[in-house]
Amino acid sequence: MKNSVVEFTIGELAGEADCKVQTIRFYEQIGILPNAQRTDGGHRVYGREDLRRLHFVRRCRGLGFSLDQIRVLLTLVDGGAYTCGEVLALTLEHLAEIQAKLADLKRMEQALEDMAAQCKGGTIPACPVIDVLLDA
Amino acid sequence: MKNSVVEFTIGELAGEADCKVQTIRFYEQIGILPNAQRTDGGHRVYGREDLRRLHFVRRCRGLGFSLDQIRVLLTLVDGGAYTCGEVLALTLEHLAEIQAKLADLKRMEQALEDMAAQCKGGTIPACPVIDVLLDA
DNA sequence: CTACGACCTCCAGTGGCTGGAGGTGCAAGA
DNA sequence: TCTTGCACCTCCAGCCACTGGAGGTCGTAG
Repeated sequence: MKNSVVEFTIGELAGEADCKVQTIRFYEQIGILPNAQRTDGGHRVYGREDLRRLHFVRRCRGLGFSLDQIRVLLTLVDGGAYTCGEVLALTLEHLAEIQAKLADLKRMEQALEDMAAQCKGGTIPACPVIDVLLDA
Repeated sequence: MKNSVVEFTIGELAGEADCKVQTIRFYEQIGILPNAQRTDGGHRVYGREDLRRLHFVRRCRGLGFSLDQIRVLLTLVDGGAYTCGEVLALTLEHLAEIQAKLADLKRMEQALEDMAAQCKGGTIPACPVIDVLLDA
C-alpha cells in the first residue's frame, strides 16, 4: 500500500513542525537531522519518521535545550539503549541552567523596577536612573 | 597638577571595570566608546571620564540592556539634554522585555520539573521524558 | 641592554538561526 | 505541449556581544 509511506516536501515538513525551511536545511547540515532522501531533481523528501524527529528537536528547543544537548539526547534515543537515569540527569542539568537564568533575570527585573520607581518621568532634564548608572 | 589627570592603560581600565581588554577595543570599534588617546608607541591611554563611561556601559549590560539600547542612552547622556521621561520610557521598555523572558523561562522550568517528576531515574531502558518529547 | 609581559592589528569563531542572490524543479492551467 | 509561477536548490553573508589566537611591537624593571 503506497499510502502507508507518507511523504512531505521540505515546505510541508516545515509547516507541520512550525519552523522555517532554512532551519531544516541547517539541522541537516549540522547533523541534527540525517541527510534527506532526494527526488531525481534534487528536492528533499521526508517521511513520518523525519517529522517525528524534527518534532522532538523543536520541542527540546522550545524547552531551551541547546543543539548540543539535543544531540546527546538524540544519540541516546538513536542507540535505543538509553536509561531513564541518563535522561533525568540531562534534564536536571538543563533545569539548573534555566533556574540560574531565572535568578539573573529576577535580579535585573528588581533593579529596573527600583530605578523606574525613582524616576518620575516628565520633562525634567535629569534622571535618577542615569545618576545611578553613571555613579553607582 | 599632573596627578589630577589619572591615566590608565587598557589593561588597568579593564581591571577597574571588570571586563576584558578585547571588550574595550570592541566597544571602541563599534563606537560605544570614543577613539582612545594613544601614546607615541600606539598604546591606548584612558582617563577618569573614560572609566565612568565604561562603568555605565557595563552596568547597563549587567542589567541586560542591548548595545543598541545603550547607544541610545549614551546619546541622551552625551547630549546632556535628556529628560526623565525619555529614560523612563527606555527603562520600562526593557523591563517589559525582561518580564517576557522571565515568563518564558518559568514555563520551561515548570515543564522540565513536571517531566523530571515523572522520571524515576535508575537503569530502566525507557523514559517518560523521551516519550513525551517524541510523541507529545 | 635585555627580557618579558602587556600592548597592537587583523581575522575567525561562537549559537541558532535568518535572509538574499542567482539558478532549477515541478505541477497545474491554457 | 507549453508556459507560468511558486517552491525548491546551493552558497554565502549577517545577526549579537563578545572571545581567542597569530604574529608582531612597546614599555619598563632589573
